[in-house]
Amino acid sequence: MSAVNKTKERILDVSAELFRQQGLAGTGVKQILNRANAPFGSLYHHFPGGKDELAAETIRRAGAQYAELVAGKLLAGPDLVANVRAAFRSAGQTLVDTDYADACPIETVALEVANTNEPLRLATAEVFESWLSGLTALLVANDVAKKKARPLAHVILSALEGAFVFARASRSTEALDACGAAMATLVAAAKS
Amino acid sequence: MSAVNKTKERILDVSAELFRQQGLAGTGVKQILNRANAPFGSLYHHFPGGKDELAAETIRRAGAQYAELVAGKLLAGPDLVANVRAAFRSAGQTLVDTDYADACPIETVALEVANTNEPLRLATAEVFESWLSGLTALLVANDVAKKKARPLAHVILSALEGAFVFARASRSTEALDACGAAMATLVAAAKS
DNA sequence: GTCTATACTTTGATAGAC
DNA sequence: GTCTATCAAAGTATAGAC
Repeated sequence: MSAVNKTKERILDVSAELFRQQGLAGTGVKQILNRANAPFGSLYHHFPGGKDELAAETIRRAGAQYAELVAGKLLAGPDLVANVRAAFRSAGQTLVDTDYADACPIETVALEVANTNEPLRLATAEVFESWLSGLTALLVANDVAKKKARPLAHVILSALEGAFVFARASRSTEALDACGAAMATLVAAAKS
Repeated sequence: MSAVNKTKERILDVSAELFRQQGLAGTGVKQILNRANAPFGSLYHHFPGGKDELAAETIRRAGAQYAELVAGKLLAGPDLVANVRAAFRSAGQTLVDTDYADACPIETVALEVANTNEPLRLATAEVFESWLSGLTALLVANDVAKKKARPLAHVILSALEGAFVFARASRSTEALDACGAAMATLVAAAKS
């Protein structure tokens, strides 16, 4: 039971890593199990639904982990405006450190499945919605008017996701730097 | 020769459509040729380099076409601020009309190849850079200070690409609406 | 229950008939 | 030159040995 769960977690961790870098269609289950040092049959033992079930669980798990990671940066200091800027800078630093591989863990998959796999599309939508409501609440707690908070959360997260695309394609943090500064400005304006 | 080019263009058009909806790894060459009503061998006649060469040409072609499309919206009226808002609204309308399929033609592929296929990564980077320099020039021509123009172009395009991710995943234009309003505000502020 | 071997399908690519 | 038949490899999934 304990060994079982460790194997399952290892499979999920490797899945998240490969999906983020290569996408869903570009990653084979054999490749996942190989790198996780798990025998091939164990996939269907832990995930009777096969690749789709593994993908759904990976999306939800990676989404929750990333929410914690980003929320940690946004709560790091007392000044939310500075924290927003720092979160974008930290995301850029992570990209540089990982050869521009570790951006959003579900972005590639989300685009792949949006019109091809409805259950997985729903999984990505749920993750994004959880991020949105979390950031909206944080903005409200920092004196942003309730009516303005959710649109602003949408803009901040969209800028982050979009900057990831430019950053990974151009191997540069220029987009993340520009967005970090602009989002800090928008948050500051929304607080007054 | 004329028939040859028509076949080639049909293949490229179908490729662009399928890559945008399913990504690169999720689209088979047989599926492309099938839908383009082209015999299988013709792929390797027109694209000796196989799928990769087809993908590179598709990226550059679709990127140029999309630049024209968006530039058309941004130049539609005399007021750039209004045009920016209209461009985001138009993108949302296109998504609704196409069942949330037609967003950015190269975004999914760009994320897929960023760490897996260096020639294709470069192709996406070149397209993005062309969009950036085009929008930067447009901002400068509309009284945005030269130093501020390129970062602002980065923010606008990042917001658009990021909003596409949220829109397609959640099947809602909420992110595009929020980003359109915010970007219009940023452009207005940069002009003063 | 863990794992190996295999079945079946689809992939990208090529050879050669016409 | 156009197109068909086929290849080797990789894809997911399953059956069954232990």
